[in-house]
Amino acid sequence: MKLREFAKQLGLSPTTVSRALSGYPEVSEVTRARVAEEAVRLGYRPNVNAVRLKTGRAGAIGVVMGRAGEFHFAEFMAGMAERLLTEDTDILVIPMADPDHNDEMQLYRRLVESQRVDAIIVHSPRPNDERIALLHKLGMPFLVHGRSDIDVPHAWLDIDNEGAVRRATSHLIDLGHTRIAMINGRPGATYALHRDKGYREALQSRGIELDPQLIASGNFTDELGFRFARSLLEQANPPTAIVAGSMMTALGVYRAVRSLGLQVGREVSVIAHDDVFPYLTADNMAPSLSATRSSMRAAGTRCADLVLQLVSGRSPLEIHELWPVELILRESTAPVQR
Amino acid sequence: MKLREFAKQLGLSPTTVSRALSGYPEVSEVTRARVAEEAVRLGYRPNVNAVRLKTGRAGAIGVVMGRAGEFHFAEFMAGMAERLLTEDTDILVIPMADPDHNDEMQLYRRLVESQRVDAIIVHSPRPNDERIALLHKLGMPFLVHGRSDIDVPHAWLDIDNEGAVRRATSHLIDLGHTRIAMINGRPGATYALHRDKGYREALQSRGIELDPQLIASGNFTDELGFRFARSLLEQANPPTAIVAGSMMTALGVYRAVRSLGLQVGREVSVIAHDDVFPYLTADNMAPSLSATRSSMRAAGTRCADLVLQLVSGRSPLEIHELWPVELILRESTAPVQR
DNA sequence: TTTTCCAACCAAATCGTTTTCAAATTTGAG
DNA sequence: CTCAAATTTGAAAACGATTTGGTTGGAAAA
Repeated sequence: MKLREFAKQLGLSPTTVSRALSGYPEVSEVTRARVAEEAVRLGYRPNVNAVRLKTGRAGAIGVVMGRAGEFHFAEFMAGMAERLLTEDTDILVIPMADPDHNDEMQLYRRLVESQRVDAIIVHSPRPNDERIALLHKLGMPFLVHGRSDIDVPHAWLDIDNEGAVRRATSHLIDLGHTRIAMINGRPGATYALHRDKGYREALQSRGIELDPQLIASGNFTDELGFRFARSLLEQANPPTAIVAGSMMTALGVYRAVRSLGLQVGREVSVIAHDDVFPYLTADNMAPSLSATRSSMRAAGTRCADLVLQLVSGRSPLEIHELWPVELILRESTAPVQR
Repeated sequence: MKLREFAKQLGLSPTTVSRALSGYPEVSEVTRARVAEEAVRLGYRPNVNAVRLKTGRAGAIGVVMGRAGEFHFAEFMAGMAERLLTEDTDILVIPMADPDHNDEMQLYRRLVESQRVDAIIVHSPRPNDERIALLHKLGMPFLVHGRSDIDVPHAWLDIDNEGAVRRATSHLIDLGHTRIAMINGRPGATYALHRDKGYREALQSRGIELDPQLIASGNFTDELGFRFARSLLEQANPPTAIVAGSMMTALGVYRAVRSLGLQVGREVSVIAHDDVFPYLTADNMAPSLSATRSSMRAAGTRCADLVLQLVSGRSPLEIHELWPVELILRESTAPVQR
């Protein structure tokens, strides 16, 4: 059913019907009500493509998905979905070819030019992220999930990675630990730098010298956690505590500790960052895992919300949210053994 | 840059340019080459919305995302993305409001009517799935990831859940186990039924009576694995083997076994199904986990491929793929102890 | 030379809306 | 009761492509 026939059936012009449905003020309440009612009854829905062509709005927000298949991706998306449910906006997932630099820029440029999205969410930004510069230059509204130091105004939502790791590390120091290892994410991303900074600061403020041997970085896989923890614990002068980067690396760390006949929460303390997954909970691990916690799903929901605001004209300059991170102490952290 | 100006710059009509770019035969090779070249140089790209309006094609395939935030979702999507990279087709993620029946039908109906997608991928189908009936009735191309018994022709790709579980269970029986527990997915989905069937058949063919107490079902969380395994192992006459449904439940099962001072691969054998995650590998678990394996990412890639075929006219009747599942034996399965 | 045919191109209609500008109707003040 | 102002409604022009149904010019056939 097209606007044309629908309007005819109502004995109105397409103009009026269109206006009635889009909530323009210059149509009488009586008419609007009738139109709305009949639209439901006769099942008229405007053709999206026509609307998009005419208005130039795409009705979708883009999320570029890396190849890595990060496990928190689904949670973030689910969160976004929750917010967009009531909106007339969908999520467009754009596959990213290669993390190859040139290709990536090309991808964003084409995405913008294709006019398939009204806004873009940028993940895992780098301190000087060209994607941000590009999107700004092209005038495409975008929200950064994370932060960047780049000298270009941009809306962002981030969690306090630095504070989280600082507190986690400090807490371990409070417990008497001085050899504290740290598993970080892939170098390059701002969040990894922030975590590194938090770690260093905590050590420094307590006069503990940093041992570069105790730092690892890479994708947050259980394998990384296992290998790194294992190799450290086998060395002379092993760490007594480990700040694992994620739930998955924490699993690996637990395994490594156990494999050497040691116990988490006794010989080795562990703290990880928990994005709050429905299928893997820190509280359920054995021993239960002390964690810095921030809901990835909630971030997705809020990001969707902020993006909608951006699209409807709110200035990116006003949108900066730094979320505090909870530190939840459980059994995996304990005073250092002597 | 619009077609109009672009054509003018080339000294051609919009018609010819459009044809040249879409590969129609009635334009000379010389012209085609020139147009293609200039399009790149001048940066002309057809406006997607106009193309979509005119052709009626949406240029996107829809994936309805449940609220549960299943952890394999990202893998499947990454797989799809890999295939669609070179295509001019995006992935539209549609949030699902409630698993409430009526709403769900409504959602699909509106999705079809909105013409935002050229095809839909249906996940976790039920034996008599009304979504399938609906999509068929509405004439929307769709691919079922999984299977359904419904009496409506539909394209599907599924893994051999029944065979996988049958083999896993049989193998455990071969090792002398007779009390074998089974953790299944949420009841209702076809795959859960298939797994159940595989389990029952394996037992039956070896004359082992089924004990309903040994079966659990629910979302594949580590918690389910832990609670169920733990409660069973504490009982009198505990199982000596467990067919865990997923990697996450397997983690819970491992934990439960350990928490009772037992060892996986000695007092209790465990087999799980592994969707192949980059961040959590069966081989790395301790002890390494015997698993039925099938790549979720590969399924995503193939599903995308098949959907593209559907869209370009291939009959759904021809598209039925049942993927065999590998059984990989590792340390978590061992002969029953007596 | 004339006719026929074919390759190569083009003008204009079309997809289904939104929106500008103008017309019709109602309202309210005088 | 009149007339201007305010409220409702409509006709028609966009939006930017694709595609139908021609033209055109030159080579091949007659």
